[in-house]
Amino acid sequence: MTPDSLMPKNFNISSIKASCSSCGLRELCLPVGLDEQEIKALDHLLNQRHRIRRGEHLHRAGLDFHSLYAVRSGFFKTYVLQEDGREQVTGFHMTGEVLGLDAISTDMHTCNAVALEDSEVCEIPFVKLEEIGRTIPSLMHHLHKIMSREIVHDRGMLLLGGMKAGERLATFLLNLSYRFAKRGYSPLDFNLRMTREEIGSYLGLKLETVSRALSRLQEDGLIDVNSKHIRLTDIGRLRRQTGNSFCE
Amino acid sequence: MTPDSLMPKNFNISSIKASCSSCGLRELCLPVGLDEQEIKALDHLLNQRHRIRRGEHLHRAGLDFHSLYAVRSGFFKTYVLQEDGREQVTGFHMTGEVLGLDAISTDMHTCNAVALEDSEVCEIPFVKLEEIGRTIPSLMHHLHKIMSREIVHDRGMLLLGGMKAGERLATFLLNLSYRFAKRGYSPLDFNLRMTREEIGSYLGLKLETVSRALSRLQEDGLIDVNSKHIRLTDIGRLRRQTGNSFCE
DNA sequence: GATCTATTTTGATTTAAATCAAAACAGAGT
DNA sequence: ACTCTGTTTTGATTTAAATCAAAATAGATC
Repeated sequence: MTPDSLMPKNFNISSIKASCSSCGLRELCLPVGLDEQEIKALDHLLNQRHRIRRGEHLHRAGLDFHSLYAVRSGFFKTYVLQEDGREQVTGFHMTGEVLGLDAISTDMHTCNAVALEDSEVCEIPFVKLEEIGRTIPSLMHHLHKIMSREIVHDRGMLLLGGMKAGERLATFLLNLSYRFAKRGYSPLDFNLRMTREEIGSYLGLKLETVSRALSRLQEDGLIDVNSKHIRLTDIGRLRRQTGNSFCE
Repeated sequence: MTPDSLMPKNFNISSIKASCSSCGLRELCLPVGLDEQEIKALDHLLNQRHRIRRGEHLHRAGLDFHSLYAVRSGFFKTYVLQEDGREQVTGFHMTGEVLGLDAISTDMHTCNAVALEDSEVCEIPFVKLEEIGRTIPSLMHHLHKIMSREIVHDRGMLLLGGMKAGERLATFLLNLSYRFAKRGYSPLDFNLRMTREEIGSYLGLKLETVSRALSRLQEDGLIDVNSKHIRLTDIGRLRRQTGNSFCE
């Protein structure tokens, strides 16, 4: 794994196209040259859409696995409940990303997914996906890339282990920034959908530490914090702040 | 994700078969009912074996990706080098496990893999695997399970974020124990192939902290440490020690 | 707009782990 | 068996983050 597992070291903001703008199909099929019939098969595969209101769950740990979900719009959090009742956040997921990949291994969802804002997803029955993938190799290959990317990202989280709170936060913000940019949103100016506590859980910090680290980054002039609204005012120094940058 | 992402909460040692005993083919194909011809195609796919001596690299970050590697015997460490030259360990891999899944996303290896003891791997050209997978759906599905399992495992590492040093070590040892058991080795008595520093890197701790945590677990009668040799003398309390158990 | 609740910030203190340092030990090679 | 080197253990000290506590702020609801 290169150190850019969480973010390419020097992604060029302006060069990032809003490639997989809003649709699960796009995310799954963009790089593919398809004929009429294949497009039809895919349309059939991807025609189940669902609205998930803020606070509602998309799936819960322990439930049978049938479908992947491509986020068409909105924002999700995945988490597990530990024995002691504490909630451990395992990821944040935005437009164009795919949820449910972890469930393939056991045919059971291993985490809970809840919408942090009103969202729309595209349900992709996995059995059908594998079927169609047999006749459209590039689709199958693309699924493999998506799964692999997930592995790279999750593994990149290990790098946080060696970082201090401020570095973790910087890394987290840069990763969000990168992902917003990929989707055509501003990479320098965005709203956090999650609480400090959720960020802390994800990064292995307490919420007070998250708050302090953000305040510190602001003091140092790297970012501008207004509760949930974040502006990256010096992205260069923010990168250097991470020590070892890395993103998606 | 359930809390057992790193280890099933109550795996029954005696009931674990040495299922995928030693071969990449087994790991990739066990649950599959195959006919003559399919077996042949697979044999062809899996006939490239390599010996990797202790200290030698299987692949390095940045190199072009062509093949997955199934570990037939031995023990590997994967790691990335950070800008400051520090080494971040990203995983340990033993017989029956598959290396290189992270490289699919970019067609480039994202980490280095080095043998921690003399090892043997089975090279699996990925293009061929996808080809053959098209005609053997269960093989393709099994690949998906393997990748998904990797995601679950990597994500389970996030749970370490909320743990103290002793809990992390206990979790780590139980995960190793579980994986040894699956392969038919003793789950209560094994040798660590890696140094304290490598364990620390993986768990987000310094080597001194690892050493102290092990000593502490020994004092408390949960394990028996003799440099690299570990005996789990009270696996029940070791599990409770993790607070929230979880494994593979 | 006023009230209530959840979230966030900040401060004081404690605690766990990192750091610094040195001794003990193990394994490889001679 | 002896030496050399890398690894591990243990101790003393410092530092970063957790914890405890309270005030400030933001959002939601009436």
